[in-house]
Amino acid sequence: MVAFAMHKGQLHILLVRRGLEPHSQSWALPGGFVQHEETLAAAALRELREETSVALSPNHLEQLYTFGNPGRDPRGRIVSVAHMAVLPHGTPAVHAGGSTVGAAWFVAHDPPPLAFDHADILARAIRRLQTRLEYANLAFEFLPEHFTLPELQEVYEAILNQKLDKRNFRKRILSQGLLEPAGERRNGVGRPAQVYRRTKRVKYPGSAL
Amino acid sequence: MVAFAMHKGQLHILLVRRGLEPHSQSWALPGGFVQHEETLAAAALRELREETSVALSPNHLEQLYTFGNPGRDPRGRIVSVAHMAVLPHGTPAVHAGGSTVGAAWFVAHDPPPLAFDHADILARAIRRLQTRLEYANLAFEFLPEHFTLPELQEVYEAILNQKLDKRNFRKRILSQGLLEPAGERRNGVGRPAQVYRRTKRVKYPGSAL
DNA sequence: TCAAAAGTGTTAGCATTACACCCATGC
DNA sequence: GCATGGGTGTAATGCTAACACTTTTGA
Repeated sequence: MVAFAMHKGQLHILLVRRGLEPHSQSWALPGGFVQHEETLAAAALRELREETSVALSPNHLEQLYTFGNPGRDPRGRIVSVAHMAVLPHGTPAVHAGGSTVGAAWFVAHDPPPLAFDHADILARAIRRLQTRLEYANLAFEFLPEHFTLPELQEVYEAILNQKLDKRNFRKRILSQGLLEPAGERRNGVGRPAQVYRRTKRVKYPGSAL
Repeated sequence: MVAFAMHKGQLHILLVRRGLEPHSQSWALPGGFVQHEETLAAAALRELREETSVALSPNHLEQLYTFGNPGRDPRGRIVSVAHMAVLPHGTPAVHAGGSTVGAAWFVAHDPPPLAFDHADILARAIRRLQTRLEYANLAFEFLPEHFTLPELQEVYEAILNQKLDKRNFRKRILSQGLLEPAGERRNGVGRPAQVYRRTKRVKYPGSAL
């Protein structure tokens, strides 16, 4: 499971530190084996919760890709059905569970060395997130119910890893007609920002939720 | 495996008739179990060849999606990593092999009732093919080395299941600069068509070939 | 009054769409 | 000479990208 969240303007992912061989003490994506009467998505979510103790429900969950090359795991032929999830805003405290000895948030674009082929999985998840952003409005899933346009733009910039033009961004977002004003907010110094919320929440059809 | 090919201006898929329970005598997508030292894509390709006797190598092969809901197969928990392939032009004769009792081509947009959840798999494959067409130039993979623009347009129309404007289509394709003239062709009555071939074959990065 | 953050319009270039007639051949 | 299929251009519209200054607040 590649679990994404936004924190301080940066895209983060949730990793666990392995306690067992192979790759003991390495960082890895949380995951494990499917049980007999659960869906693949439910298994990914259960393993995420067991190994990292995150209590949050993701705002988005979708299957990413299946990695099954022989030799990707020294224990034998292991086929991993990778999923990706978008967690609500913020990076809450996490702690190890199950067979792991650590759990922590990392900046997605600058991860530590990862066990197995998990770096490939992460790279594919980031690419998918970037393309989904365009036509599935995934950015909203990273924010709380009320947010400002600069906050939304920050999400886009963190995921795409590039700066966007403020005026064009606002024009594009507001022309979609999915937002309605919901007050103002003062963030210390500077002019107060208009607060928005989504008018209707249209679920992306590929979502597993 | 969802194996696509183009024949007489229609998008076709290759199906097998099951000889064993469950769903004996039903039409189904070709497929089977992965062997220990082969990749997932190689397994899909091997099963396609064993069950349908197609000798052709696909021009494109990619992983589609993994179907693993409990209950999708009455024999137990079966997880299927669906793939899709584009075969070269035409629908060569096929015949049953392995445990199947039939193999045949069907029009993709009008399939017979399918075993298991294979109708879902087919629907997803067609959707994927339609979106890939746009940014991966997959249409060329359905045609022989030399082809005419009306033939290429026919591929687009069969996959998208809609008519396209001839002038706009030609403008769009030729402006990509991927084609070079390669003679003319007379097809019986009517003005001869300009024949083209690709200048460079740029593989789509998601391809498993 | 200064620094910080939010907000606001216009223009040029490019891509997309709609649309109707002439051309070359076989019979 | 006529039926068949191949080939061609233009105008309107919408979308994208580039670009700089004003407004509102706290300190």
